[in-house]
Amino acid sequence: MKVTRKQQKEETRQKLMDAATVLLASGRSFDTLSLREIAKLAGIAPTSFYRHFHDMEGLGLALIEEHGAGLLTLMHRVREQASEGHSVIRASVETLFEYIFSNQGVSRMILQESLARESAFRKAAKKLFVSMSVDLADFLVWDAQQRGVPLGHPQLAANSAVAILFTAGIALLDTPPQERDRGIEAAIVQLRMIMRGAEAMGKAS
Amino acid sequence: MKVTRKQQKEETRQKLMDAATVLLASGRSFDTLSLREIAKLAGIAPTSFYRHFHDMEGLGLALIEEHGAGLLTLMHRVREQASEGHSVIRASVETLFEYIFSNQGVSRMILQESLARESAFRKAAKKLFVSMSVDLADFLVWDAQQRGVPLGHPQLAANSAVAILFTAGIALLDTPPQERDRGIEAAIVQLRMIMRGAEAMGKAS
DNA sequence: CAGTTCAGCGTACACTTGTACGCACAACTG
DNA sequence: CAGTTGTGCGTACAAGTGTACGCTGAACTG
Repeated sequence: MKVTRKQQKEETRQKLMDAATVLLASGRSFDTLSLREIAKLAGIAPTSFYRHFHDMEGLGLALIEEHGAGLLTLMHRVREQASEGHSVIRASVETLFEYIFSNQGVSRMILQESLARESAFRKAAKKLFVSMSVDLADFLVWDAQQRGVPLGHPQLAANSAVAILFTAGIALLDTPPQERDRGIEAAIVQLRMIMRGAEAMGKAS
Repeated sequence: MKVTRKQQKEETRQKLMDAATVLLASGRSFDTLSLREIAKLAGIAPTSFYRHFHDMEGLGLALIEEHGAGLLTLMHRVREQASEGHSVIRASVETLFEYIFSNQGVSRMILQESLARESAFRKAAKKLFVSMSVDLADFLVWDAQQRGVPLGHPQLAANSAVAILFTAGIALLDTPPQERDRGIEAAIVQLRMIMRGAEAMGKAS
């Protein structure tokens, strides 16, 4: 059982990302994290950081990419499973919120960073939200056709939905878990409201 | 024309807040700002900072309070003026966006901070958004009664509206001004959609 | 007017920060 | 097997951080 260099490197790279994740989850914002702090928590020397990322920005981008891809496919799968049966909205909300709850740090970071000023960072975060919105809009159109109900401004509806889902989800992070159900139900109602509105605007034109 | 101590103090306090505002407007996030940096930009010695604020957190809270109060009354006034005549939605969006555009730094900071982890900071920012939502919900109920159209879940509708307005507004900050109109129109449609949905939910149940 | 208050300053200190540089030694290559 | 590659380490440094302390001088008070 040889330990290759590639494996070893990938491992410590992961250690660095994990360290960052832990610190983020403890409530810190990304740009209060220091290279040294992360290196220390990961158990490597500060200067070794550079063997894996050119920058702290590099680390951040890696985090966003890692979670972004997962999130997109996760939501995609939920829609597939739920469309044959129960409420897609409920399933989507519950799944996304569960993801946010168990990935507090990174989720908060992505949302916060998407609101920051022009930077490679904000670009990546924003791109993720755009992808989610576009995916959702595609689904909404398809679903509406399926049911023969015309939708007005599906892309804008999707934008609203994504914005609400994330702000609501993050906001719920610091209400105690046993009280979160109320927030989930609220978000569901909010999404239903948007869908109703979109349908109404589809009829009227 | 005597220069009183109170005046003098208030003046340099304002200089500190202005300095922070400038740095925020230049795209920095609040917690990358340092006490020393702000003091330097304000033209005072670092240690003099403590004569005005106990903390950087103190400065941040002062900023939020200052702008929070203004924002609430601003939105209130817009509704009063617009309700006798043109579209309240359009007027609200245009006014709020204008405010955000000319107060980029602080607006971004407030929204970002409202998503942060438990702190005096997040509390203040969140309180502002709650106030705005409650005010808006009150208005929506009143307006709906006026028009004899029942509204479903007015508070949730207001929450959605506020969330969308701010995320959309901040997102527009780094699109060039001449292309912002498209974003404004989009936000208006999004709000109308929510209202239509709320009305639909008012009839149904 | 004499005495007090207090905003602002300069110095000083103990940290923390990013990162340049060169060495060691295990994993690779041919 | 020799030679190369490259991860990780320790040391070092300049720059920046928050803040304790004591002074000055102008605005206040009585």
